Amino acid sequence: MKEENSYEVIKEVFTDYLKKHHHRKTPERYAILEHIHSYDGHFNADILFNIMQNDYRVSLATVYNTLELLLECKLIIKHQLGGQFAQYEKTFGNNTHHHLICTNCGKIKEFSDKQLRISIQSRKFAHFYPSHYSLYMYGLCGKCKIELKSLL
Amino acid sequence: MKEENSYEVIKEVFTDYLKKHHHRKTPERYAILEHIHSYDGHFNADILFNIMQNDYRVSLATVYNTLELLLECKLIIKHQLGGQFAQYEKTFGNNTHHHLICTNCGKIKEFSDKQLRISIQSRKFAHFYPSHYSLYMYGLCGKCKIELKSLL
DNA sequence: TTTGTTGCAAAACGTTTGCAGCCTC
DNA sequence: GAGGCTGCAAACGTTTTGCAACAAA
Repeated sequence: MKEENSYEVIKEVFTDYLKKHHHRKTPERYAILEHIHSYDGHFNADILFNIMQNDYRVSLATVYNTLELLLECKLIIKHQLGGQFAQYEKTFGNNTHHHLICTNCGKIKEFSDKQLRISIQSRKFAHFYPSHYSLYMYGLCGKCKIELKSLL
Repeated sequence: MKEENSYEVIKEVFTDYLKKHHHRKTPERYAILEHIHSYDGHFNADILFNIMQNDYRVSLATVYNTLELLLECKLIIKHQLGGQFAQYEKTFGNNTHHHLICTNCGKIKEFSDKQLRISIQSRKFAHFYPSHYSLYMYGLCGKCKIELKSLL
C-alpha cells in the first residue's frame, strides 16, 4: 500500500490548498474528491455527477466548481480530446503516461515510456516553467487499420 | 519557394481526397482551403468565417463541414485547449512543433525541438499506427511566474 | 436526373452564471 | 454574523442539425 496515494494524504493536499486560498472546506468538495479517488480511469463531469447520485447528492454546478479547484491544486488533470465532455484524470497514484488516440473510432489507449518521459521532462525553457505535460499520439488502432484496409 | 507547399499541390491533395470519398468539389470548399493556406498561425472556425466574409461569402455550417474534411485528409490538425473555440492549424508548410501553455493566462507559445521530435516520432507501437501527435506542456510563462511570486 | 452540398435558423450540447437560501468560518 | 458555497434553472456560446433550394456529377 503506497502511503502517498492514500485518501488521507490526498485529502490533506486538498485541505492545505483550500486553507491557503481561503476557500471553504465543504462536505460536497470532500465527497467529490473521495469519489474521484475510488474511480478508475478517465472520467468526465457527467459520469462523476451520475455515480455520485447513488450515495451523495450534489449538483452538477458544484461538480464543475470542485473539478476546477482540483485542477488548480493539480490533483487532477484535464484532457480535451473530442467535441464532447472534457475528460479528467486523477494524478494521484497514477504514473505519468501518454495517450494513443484512434482517429477512426476515438478509442484512447495509454502507454508509458520512461525514456520518452525523461526526454520531455528534462527539456528546459528560457521563459517558461513547466508543471506537467500531455502527449497525444493520433493514428489508427489495430482494429481500425484492418477495417479501413478492407475498404480499399 | 517550396514546391510541396504551393497551393496547387495542396489543392491536389484535397481534390484526390474528395474524389476518393465521392465528395463534391464545390467552390466553397476550395475557397476555404485557399483562405487557410494564406492565413498565418492558429485559427478557429469563427476567425475563418469572418475573414472570408470580405471576399467570399460562406455559411458557418459550411466552414465547419469543410474543416472536418480537411481534418480527415490531414491537411489541418485540431487543438482543443480551452473551453472556447477549437483551434486549427494547417499542416502544410508548417514545421512540426510543440506547445507551451500558460495555465495562468492561457497564452500559447510554440517551440521546436528536433531531438524531441525524433524521440517521439521514432517510437513504435504494437497495435497502433501513428499519423501525427501533439505535445502540450503546461506551466507558467515568465510574466505569470513573476506575477504570482509577488502575491506570496 | 440524382443526390450531395449549401445557407439559414433553430436545436443541441457541455459548461457557466444568477440568485436565494444555507452553512463555514 | 458575514460572506463564500450550494442547488436549481436559466443563459451562454460553440457546434450540429433539419430542411428547402441549389448545383456537381
